Amino acid sequence: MTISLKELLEKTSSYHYEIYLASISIDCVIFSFDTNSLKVLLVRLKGSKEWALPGGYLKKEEDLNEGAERVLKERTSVSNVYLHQFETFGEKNRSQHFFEGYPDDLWQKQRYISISYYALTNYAKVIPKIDDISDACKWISIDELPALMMDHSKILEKALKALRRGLNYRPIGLKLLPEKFTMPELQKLYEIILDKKLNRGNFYRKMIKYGILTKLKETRKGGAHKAPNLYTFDKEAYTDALENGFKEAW
Amino acid sequence: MTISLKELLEKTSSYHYEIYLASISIDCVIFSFDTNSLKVLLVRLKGSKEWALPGGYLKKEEDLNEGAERVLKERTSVSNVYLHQFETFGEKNRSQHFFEGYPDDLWQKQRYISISYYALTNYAKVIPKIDDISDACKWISIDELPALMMDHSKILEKALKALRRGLNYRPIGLKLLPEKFTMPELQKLYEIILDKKLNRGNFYRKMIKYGILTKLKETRKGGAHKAPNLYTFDKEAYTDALENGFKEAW
DNA sequence: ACAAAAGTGTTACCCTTACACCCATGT
DNA sequence: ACATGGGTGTAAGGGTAACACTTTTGT
Repeated sequence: MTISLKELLEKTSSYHYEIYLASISIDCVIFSFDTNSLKVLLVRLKGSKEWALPGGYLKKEEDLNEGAERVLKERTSVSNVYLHQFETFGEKNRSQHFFEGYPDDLWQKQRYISISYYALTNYAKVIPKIDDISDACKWISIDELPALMMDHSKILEKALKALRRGLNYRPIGLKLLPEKFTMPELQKLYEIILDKKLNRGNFYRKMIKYGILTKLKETRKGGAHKAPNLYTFDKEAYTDALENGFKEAW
Repeated sequence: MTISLKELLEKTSSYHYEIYLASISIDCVIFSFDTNSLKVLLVRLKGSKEWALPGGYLKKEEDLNEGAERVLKERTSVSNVYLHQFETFGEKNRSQHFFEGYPDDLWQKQRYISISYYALTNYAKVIPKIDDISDACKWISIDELPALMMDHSKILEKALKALRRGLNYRPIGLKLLPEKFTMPELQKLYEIILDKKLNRGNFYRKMIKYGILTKLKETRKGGAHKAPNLYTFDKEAYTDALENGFKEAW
């Protein structure tokens, strides 16, 4: 017989008081890209129907960014992941419904603000990990999102907007695509993030002109049609280009 | 004889424990624009040589945005101000030097994260207010910045970058300029925020084409030369234009 | 044969940049 | 007269959008 969420929370409450800062939680919107769809890593807490963003608390002896990296690593087993803090959410009642019926001195029942990050990960390298308080943890496509607990839907929506706006300033292609990728894959990624179709020929020319791609002498075998060329990012040129953004309005 | 900062903090510590959330502070970078220079409202704590960003703590019974509005109002006496949360700072040692020599159970000596906002205010409408813990509170031009305490210089720098990046997405001109302003004033504001000279004729044409300005039948009297035309923003057109940004890269 | 991939051409249009010119007007 | 403001002209260059054509290649 497995231990319930409520029992588990009550058992660990005093430990939490000891090592974590009160009132501060960290939530991560972990993105990846796989076969033409943008995915988000979601968890489901034991006994709950709703899904949630993977999150955690900030330790008393840890920088904020370290905390975000740790939360991420606990869920994905990968480190050195691109993380960007995009917003902090702090409505006073943002979690009040979820912990109804729990004892008032429970650590998790306090009021929390959520410092939210998005992470850009490589789909193939991440192994979603279930922890003690959840019974599911998996990639879900952003057009098949389930109901999320608390204000997590709002947080996810803001993350998507921040991702879109960051397309010209952050290494989004570099971090979401595998080491080697094809031009149609890159275009698809842009189309999904921007939520619109792009003209193929113009996209091709623009990308080439940015000078951030290195064309490989290999092709992607195994498809049903002509094997597409593979590219990698020229990391130096990419980061240089991002310094000022790919396009500035002024 | 006036009460020292240390005495004041010690006296109010227990009160703070009661009504504020621990670990969370709110700092505001309050901008305004006056006669060709961008200014920031800074305060100096009693007995300190360094200046600081106006800040405060989040009340247990208050939304995060309400807290930011309250902090702002305490310093400027104005409400309905444009506030934008741009980043949360949380290095574990960010305040450790400042409170050396203070008792360990002092409220203010705890570890804090700083949820930071920038505010866009009208210079003429703001009356800087000194409170009990400070002995100065005034507008300082961004090219005459003094040394700031803790990581406040870094916060201010990030605020400036966020301001610059937001120029095409946020009502920056609308909020920083007086109700009526001239074309040269508007251009100067853009030049200061972007930190570069802009061509006058092209700037004029571009602004007119945006369709966000209403030309008034008045001029700014009293100058040494030809009286310039006055304009106001067409608020509806302005907010409509901001919906998608003045210029999108994709 | 078919379908996807790759690369290029074309055209019209718009925007940006940089200068330059004219006029108006307050001191 | 002079300095500032207001408004427009213009030519070069570059980016965008939409479409179309060609060639290559794997099944």
